[in-house]
Amino acid sequence: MAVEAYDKKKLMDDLDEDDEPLVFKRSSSSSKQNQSNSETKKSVPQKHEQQSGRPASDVRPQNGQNNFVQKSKMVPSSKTPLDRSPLMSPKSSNSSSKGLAAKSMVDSKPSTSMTNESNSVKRQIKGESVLNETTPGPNEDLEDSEDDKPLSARLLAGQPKVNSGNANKVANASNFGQKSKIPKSEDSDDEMPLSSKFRVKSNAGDPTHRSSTSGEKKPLLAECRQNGSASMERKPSTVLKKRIGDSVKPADGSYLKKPKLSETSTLHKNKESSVKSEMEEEDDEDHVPISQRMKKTASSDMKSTPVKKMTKPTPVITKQFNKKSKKIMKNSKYSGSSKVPPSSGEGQKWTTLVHNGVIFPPPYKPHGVKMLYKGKPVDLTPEQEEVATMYAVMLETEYMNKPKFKENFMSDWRKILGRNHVIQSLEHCDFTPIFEWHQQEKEKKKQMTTEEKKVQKEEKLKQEEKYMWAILDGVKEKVGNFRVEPPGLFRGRGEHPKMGKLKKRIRPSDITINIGKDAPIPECPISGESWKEIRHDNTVTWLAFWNDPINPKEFKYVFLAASSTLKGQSDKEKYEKARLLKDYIQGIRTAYTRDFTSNDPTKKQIAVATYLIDKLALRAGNEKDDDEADTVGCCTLKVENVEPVPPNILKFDFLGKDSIRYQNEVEVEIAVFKAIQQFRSRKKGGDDIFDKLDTSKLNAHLKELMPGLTAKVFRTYNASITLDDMLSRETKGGDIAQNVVVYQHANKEVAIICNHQRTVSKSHSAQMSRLNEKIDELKGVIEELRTDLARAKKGKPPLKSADGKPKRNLNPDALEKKIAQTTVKIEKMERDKETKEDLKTVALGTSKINYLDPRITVAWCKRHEVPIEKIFNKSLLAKFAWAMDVEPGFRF
DNA sequence: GTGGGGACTTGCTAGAACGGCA
DNA sequence: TGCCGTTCTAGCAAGTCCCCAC
Repeated sequence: MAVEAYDKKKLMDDLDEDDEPLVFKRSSSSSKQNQSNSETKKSVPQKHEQQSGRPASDVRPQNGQNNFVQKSKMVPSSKTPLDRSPLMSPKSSNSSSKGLAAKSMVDSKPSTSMTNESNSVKRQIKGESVLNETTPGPNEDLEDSEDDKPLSARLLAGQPKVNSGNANKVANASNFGQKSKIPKSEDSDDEMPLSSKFRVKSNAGDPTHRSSTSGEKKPLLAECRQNGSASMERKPSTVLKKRIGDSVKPADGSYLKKPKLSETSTLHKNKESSVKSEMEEEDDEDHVPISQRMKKTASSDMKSTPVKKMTKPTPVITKQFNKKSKKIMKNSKYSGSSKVPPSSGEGQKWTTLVHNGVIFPPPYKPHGVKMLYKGKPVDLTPEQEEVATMYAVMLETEYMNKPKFKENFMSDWRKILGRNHVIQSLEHCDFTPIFEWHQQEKEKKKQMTTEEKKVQKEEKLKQEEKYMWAILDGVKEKVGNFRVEPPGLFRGRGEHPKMGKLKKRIRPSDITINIGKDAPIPECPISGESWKEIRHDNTVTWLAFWNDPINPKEFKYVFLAASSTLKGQSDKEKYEKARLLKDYIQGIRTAYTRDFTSNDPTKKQIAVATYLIDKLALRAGNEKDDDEADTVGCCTLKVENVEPVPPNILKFDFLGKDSIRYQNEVEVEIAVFKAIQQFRSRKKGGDDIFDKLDTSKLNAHLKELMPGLTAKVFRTYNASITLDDMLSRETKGGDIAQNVVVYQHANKEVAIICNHQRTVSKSHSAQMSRLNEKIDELKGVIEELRTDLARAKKGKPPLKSADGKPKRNLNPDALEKKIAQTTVKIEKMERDKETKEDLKTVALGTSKINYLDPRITVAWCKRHEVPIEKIFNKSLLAKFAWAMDVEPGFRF
């Protein structure tokens, strides 16, 4: 590929100047500056609480009881709808309650009562209501029972409990507090877009509002700029002109689709002008993110070549990156491209796009192993054998217990076998010979020498290399899934009606390629065949697509990798939108609280649904077809999914995305409780609770409250702000290991909020037993050492070891040292054990990848000198390259 | 206004890759 | 060095939401 000329490697090698460890260090003047910057912000911690809606006092102490409480006490409280989500009062987990590291965190915290008290006072001063909180005491005996609990219940358990009688009062009081910001009469508001009403002038009107920097009332963009993370939005027009492709408009000037506007970009446009002059004045390189500098340097090269070449940038924060991070940055698009948004205009995502298409799985190689039918070997054609093998390899999976899977498989296989084939019933089929053959193949592969494996890997890489990369607007970008899906049996989740169906082999004639107009059309890798269609649509980001063989009306796309500029840009926009919600959230909460009692049934349903989405982080819940798994989200909740238990508890039980069960009991406001009762009345179990509502109506309403707001933004917002709050509150200046525990704890709370579950690994109990054995063994060692120590102090030799062998005669100092070392070892193992147990059903990765603004993590790492690779793995570092130059003072 | 096509993002997991330990 | 446990990541299923035609 021509792009190989692109000198990314050299650039990054140049950056690899120091081998310093891994830490974002605060040092010298710049760090001092950063520190003071963040301190400025920290000096008004309550501002952030107020702003984010999550007062510190709402967070349970770390002596973690949430897992011990049977019922969730989510308290939407009176106060909550207005400025905080009850979910955001994450209580600690059993790990934190028991883990040694976590304990250290706990120990260093101020007493709960003190914290609550002081914050309560603050809130009262601010005219806010105060929650009645009860803190359940620890009950370790109940711990095990938690394992079977849904995540949400775990988190919510032990949430601040509001006296339901007070709830309404407080709600009203809170509403009162908000009245000045929220229009009193609906009629009077009508001419005014809701969004403009709800944009909480928190920055302006609330003196306690946390500003993200010392500049208290700065618009969002200004904040972004200041924290160094708005490079993408900066001077867009100027920067975009620098991109080679931008001057090249499609020859016909027409696009295939009506261009899509980037909402976030639009949102920022107005603000941008207000800070523009400020931005223009800023010329100091010190404030320019490193990638921006790279871009600057690169721009001249770009003029002469379609592939961007980089020269050595001025290292800034990068100095603190360790080699590992640098290596990743090397591979990231940002190291080699500008941070300019890839779309230069309305809906246009790129100007030039070059790639090599997709790679197909190799053709099927028949193995000739015969399966049995009624105990006798059967002859199968290669095509029939291929499908039989797909089934055979799944013999030891759970799918074998699913009649639907078998039925669908047999139905599709029969079409290939033909009507008169000897095989007529799956019941009499014995696939064991093929299964065993497959196991042997796996074993053979395992037994290959390292050298053989290496050769194989290299060969594969050689074959795939050209498909791995695309050149988008002159920048070499990694392609995500350039391999066409191999044929197989559809593994639908939950009780998917199509599980077991045959996913047929995809051929070039199924595939539509999207590529730049002037780029060479990728050669079809299968001779004699050709692509279905070639398009030149620069308003979309896919490189290729084909129809899903299981659901032909749906598509499978080939996109750029998560680390690409395009994905990074859209990721950043997503988080910026969520940050924007911060400014509107109070108004939105006030509005939906008011509408709980609306006479307009649609309005009332929208209010309650929004409340649930905000408070419980529920998904929107689109309508589903009959040929999809029967799962629900907020708008599609059925009567049978929500049981009201007086006086004000709602019991949720439904299958959400991926058929993950959501079970939760929450206390809600009386008005919500009554509304749900009303929505359920005169309906059957399978009827929709929100019968006047669907996701499009809900999102249309949300857009009136804030530009670009949709249901899913609440999840991002609540996840990120929880992380930000917890990190800022719970980091007590411990060592790296302790800080990592703090992060994990915050990450876990977010995962629980979002109900990110995972199945317990098969080896979990074995692992736990092994750990217990090792701990017991070490405890025995300590006992022996203590005996030896006592004897040594009396000048006696040590006793013989358990197996009768004589031991070395050590002096008391050496024995004491050994005891201390063993104790540390035991502590570490205890900690590992507790973390493992605690996280066995919680998936931390999903929220990290999709919901937590990486800038929060990066900034926190910089503030506390935690190596970023302790938190982000290689691929996350690449995916979040755009966030790496954030200022340490950044707050969500 | 509604439905459905289309384009993405989000999510879990199997298996590959890695790394610690004997 | 090889085993075994752990972590990472590719793969692909399953969501959300936009937009356009009717």
